[in-house]
Amino acid sequence: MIKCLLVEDQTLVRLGLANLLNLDSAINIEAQAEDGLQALTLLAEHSFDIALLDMRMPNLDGLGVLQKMREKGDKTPVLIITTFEDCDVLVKALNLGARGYVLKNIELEELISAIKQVVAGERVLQSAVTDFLLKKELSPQLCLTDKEQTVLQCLSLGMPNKMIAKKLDNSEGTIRNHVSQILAKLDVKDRTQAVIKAINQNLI
Amino acid sequence: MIKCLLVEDQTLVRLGLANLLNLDSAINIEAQAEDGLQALTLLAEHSFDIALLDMRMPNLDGLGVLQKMREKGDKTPVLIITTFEDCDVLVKALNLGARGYVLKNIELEELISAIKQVVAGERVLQSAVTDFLLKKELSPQLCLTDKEQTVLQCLSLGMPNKMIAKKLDNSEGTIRNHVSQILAKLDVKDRTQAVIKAINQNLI
DNA sequence: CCCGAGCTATGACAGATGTCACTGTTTTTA
DNA sequence: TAAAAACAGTGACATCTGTCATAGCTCGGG
Repeated sequence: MIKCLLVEDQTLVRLGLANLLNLDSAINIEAQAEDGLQALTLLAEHSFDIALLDMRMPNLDGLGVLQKMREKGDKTPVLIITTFEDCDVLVKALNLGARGYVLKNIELEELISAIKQVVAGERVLQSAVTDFLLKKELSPQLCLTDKEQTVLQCLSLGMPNKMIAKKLDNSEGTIRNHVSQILAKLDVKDRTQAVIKAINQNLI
Repeated sequence: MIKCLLVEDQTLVRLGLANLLNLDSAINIEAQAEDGLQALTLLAEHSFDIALLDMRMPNLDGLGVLQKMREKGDKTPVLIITTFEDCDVLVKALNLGARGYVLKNIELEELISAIKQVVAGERVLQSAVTDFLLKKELSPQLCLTDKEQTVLQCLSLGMPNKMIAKKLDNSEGTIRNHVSQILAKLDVKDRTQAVIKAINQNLI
């Protein structure tokens, strides 16, 4: 019997998923959390064979939970279950030791088999995900640097160059250069398009 | 026994929700659709006491389904179940005759009671939703005109003024005026912020 | 019939934005 | 260690953006 922790903020989805998974005789959802903090508490108090983690949550998101788990030396295998085809988040999650990453539109049987594979020590990545990794591998120069990430985040909050410069304690010219670089890497023509792309691809 | 049609694109969520709702002795999910087109087909072939509609879907979204239903004179009561606190979409859905609008983070018991209320002919709006309606009512001058809507859509595609002007067959100056007007109504300082707001509040 | 609202347009203006070229410093890495 | 990135900065430049004042047109409601 596989002991699972299910972490998902939307009550309906969480309860529904728990029900579905419990129908499988090999799987048992032993605990549920509706945000990252609850998840950490449960992980500290009990031991699970696997943790099913949603990415977007209030208080502490999936990445945050992974981070804290690693800091504490918690080795519970983690399977990320998320809505969006992501990019950076995927890479970050894998770097933080996530053992699998699947999208919510996965079929039930696939999810169950993914859970069993992760518990068996395998890595599970959907093809949509590996495709992305390949693309990324083939064009590493398109990756944003840390600073560019930061600036992009500011852009996504609608900040003008001047304000970004003040916030990051740089000259406006420097910010302009960073923005220019971001536009080139994202292959767009202006900040608005950059923000749209960032939001769509969840680069932020 | 309440005959339900459940429309939701994410397999996991759909199956999970169907399971949960079927646990209630008064509710029976008789059919499921994973996009708007399937939903329309099922609605045409069978009769249901209520349709539970997700908003964001491939092919044809919730609003599209509502629209088509109204065109066909289909009077099946509709309860919208969506992830995001919305704005325009909410108003549009209600205008298209949706009988209820609830967020996905609702508790299961509340959802079940909402379903029963809608079937009983009542209207169901969560307080978050009614709050918004009130706010909207108090500031009607903030509504975008049709043209402004169109321009905002173009903005959300990342188009510069010149391109919008060409596409809508206007002078660039006219577009600038419209944009200016949009910024004032949305209470933001530039097009980027406008797009961010539009995406977040789903004004597009 | 007239008023207001929506749409169109123009010109002028200030400021924001993005590009380029060039110069450094620091940190990473091969 | 030496080369390569990342980071910070400047100045100049063309263009885009947003604001304002002003004005003409059309259409529907009072």
